[in-house]
Amino acid sequence: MAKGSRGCNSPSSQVSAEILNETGSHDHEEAEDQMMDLRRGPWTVEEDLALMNYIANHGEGRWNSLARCAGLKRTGKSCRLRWLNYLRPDVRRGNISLEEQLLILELHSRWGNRWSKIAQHLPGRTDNEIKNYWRTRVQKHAKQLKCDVNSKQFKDTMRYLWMPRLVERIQAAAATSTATNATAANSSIAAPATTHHFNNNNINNNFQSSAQMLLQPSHHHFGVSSHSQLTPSYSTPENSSTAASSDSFGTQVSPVSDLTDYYTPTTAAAAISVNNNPTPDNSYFVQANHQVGTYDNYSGYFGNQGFGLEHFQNMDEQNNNDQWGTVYSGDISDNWWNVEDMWFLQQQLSNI
DNA sequence: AACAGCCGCAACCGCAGAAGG
DNA sequence: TCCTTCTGCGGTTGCGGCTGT
Repeated sequence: MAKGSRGCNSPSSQVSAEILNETGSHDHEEAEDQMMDLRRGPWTVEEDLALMNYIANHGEGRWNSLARCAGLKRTGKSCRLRWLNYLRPDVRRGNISLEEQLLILELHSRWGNRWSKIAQHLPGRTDNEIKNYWRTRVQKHAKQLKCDVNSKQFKDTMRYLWMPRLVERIQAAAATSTATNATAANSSIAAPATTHHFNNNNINNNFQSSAQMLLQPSHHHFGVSSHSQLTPSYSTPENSSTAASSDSFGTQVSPVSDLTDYYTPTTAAAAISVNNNPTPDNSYFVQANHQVGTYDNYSGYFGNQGFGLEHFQNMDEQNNNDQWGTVYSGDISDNWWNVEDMWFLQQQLSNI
């Protein structure tokens, strides 16, 4: 094994600590590792409890000394990672929602593999989780398309095919939830207002209208039909004024395209620029109309849209089949990715 | 039922920058 | 200013579960 020596750490065998032994280099940390029989591999429940208890009493930070004082035979780095990626109370687990997928795609198109930076905009998600998501889902599909994940072609595919469809699905899910809510509201049994985020129909309508705007070809050059079939109005470099004004797909990075320009409490608007050019003509704005709060929590970022935590959980349940998994499965019967898409993609690639 | 291959994710690594003495 | 230590980041690995044969 070129890196590390984690292998053979099955849960049953992990009780016996692996003893680190010689390596080529001998810095202080490694020398210390050799003196102490530091454990590696999966964490046990006992270790987790010890770490949580210690942090609860003493706080986090100073990870090396923390590891020692907590009686953990782990490196400080290992403790930090375990805490940040797994044990922290606000870590969100489970499926990546549609909104999160959309955000990941958008932010990655801006910042590249800046996982930590991207994670800052997905509350509760860790950089590790996002990185894994990207590598296992997105990169896999790039591989299927036989293009590099960082290639312009692939980025364009995301921008012009996947992201519009994500928005469309978000829309559809929101509409479904709204209908469900309306039904519940009309029933004689009143649901507690706090249990649902779609009580505010105006807010929901606001989101829907924003999403509709996104999907209008005249504004955004998508022209995706309600069933995600490509339509003649679908933007191509030939008929897209945006594209014509820049490169073939309009992928230039605007000097003011940094999302932080939008994701601030003061601007109170979450904007996702389709073309990295946040002008009204070629961007879509998910208008948050925040009264208070920031994108730093779901209530602030999506909550006023009707995308609070409960909604995310609902979304997860509604989409247990994992939209991306479907996409990557290559099942062309799925309306995310069909023959017409492939045709469109081929047309685009041939035009580059 | 058994096996092989694939996939997702937790955990590791090296490196770089920050902080502190 | 230099050195050491700590922290955080992005890349990589391999275990365990799942799926197909």
